[in-house]
Amino acid sequence: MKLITRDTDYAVRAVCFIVRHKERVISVTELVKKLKIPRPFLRKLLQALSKKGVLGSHRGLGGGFSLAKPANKIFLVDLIEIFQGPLKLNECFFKKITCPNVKRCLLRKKIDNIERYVQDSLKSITIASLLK
Amino acid sequence: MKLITRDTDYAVRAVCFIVRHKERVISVTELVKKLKIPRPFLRKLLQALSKKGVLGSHRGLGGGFSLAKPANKIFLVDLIEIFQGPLKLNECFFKKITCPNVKRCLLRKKIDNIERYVQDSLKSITIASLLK
DNA sequence: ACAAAATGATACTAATATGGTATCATTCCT
DNA sequence: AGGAATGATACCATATTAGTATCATTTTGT
Repeated sequence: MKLITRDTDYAVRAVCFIVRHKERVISVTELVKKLKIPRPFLRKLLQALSKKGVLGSHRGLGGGFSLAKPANKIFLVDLIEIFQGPLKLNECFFKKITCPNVKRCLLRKKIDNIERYVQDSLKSITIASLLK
Repeated sequence: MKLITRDTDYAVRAVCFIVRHKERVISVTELVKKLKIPRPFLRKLLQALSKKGVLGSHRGLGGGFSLAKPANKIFLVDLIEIFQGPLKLNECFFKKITCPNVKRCLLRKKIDNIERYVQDSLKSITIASLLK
């Protein structure tokens, strides 16, 4: 049970690199060299980030990616949700049959509390805060 | 990213049922009827629980499973670890190459804090507390 | 003793999620 | 015009999760 998958981890690294050079446009080629991430995979990640408005993209010779918004406006939870879907620690496995057990719902409630905490924590982490 | 997988969820339900009838020995047949969990799958789960000392087993006609320890001594985290392995939210994806980035370690530190909280929370939840 | 009812052990299969590739189209700069 | 870049999309490989199947062993009732 991983909070952060490889996609997200790579994406964080890539975005951080781009933030540290935000005056330039960064090509996949450069990122591959610096981060040692498989090129086609990294491309997929960057495309997703650009589609979701985290990065801007520039085609053609000399093109690449650049920040689309300030680093303190990009939250870790954004990247997690792009690559891993909505943050849900919890999910009732008995949606179909009416869940007859009090205990189950107690479990749910407790997990929900944990989930809330994790969500709040992740929402407070910005890319900027990972760079200091 | 699920905190609790289906195995664990089923196992919690089964153990709860057994706790609520702890004066008797409960057979898989009865549990299947009550919980609507596929029989061979449930059997696998119960065997694991008995191997790990959460349940005791009784073979032969009239046999089944029973509690091996009091419900307030069985922790949710125990069941999670039986079915999902050690609770680790975090894992550095760059163990091989020396991780050169301060940011990565900052990320790690933050995730570690969240992990600690989740672990502590789960350690405090007993099966007994799910029954009240 | 023996048959039925239960678990023990273990190997296998199916479905889904994750991690990664490949390819062709499109755009932009020189 | 042509090369260097991203856009879009479909595909493949591996691992994890969920579930099945089967035979051996033990216990109990008759």
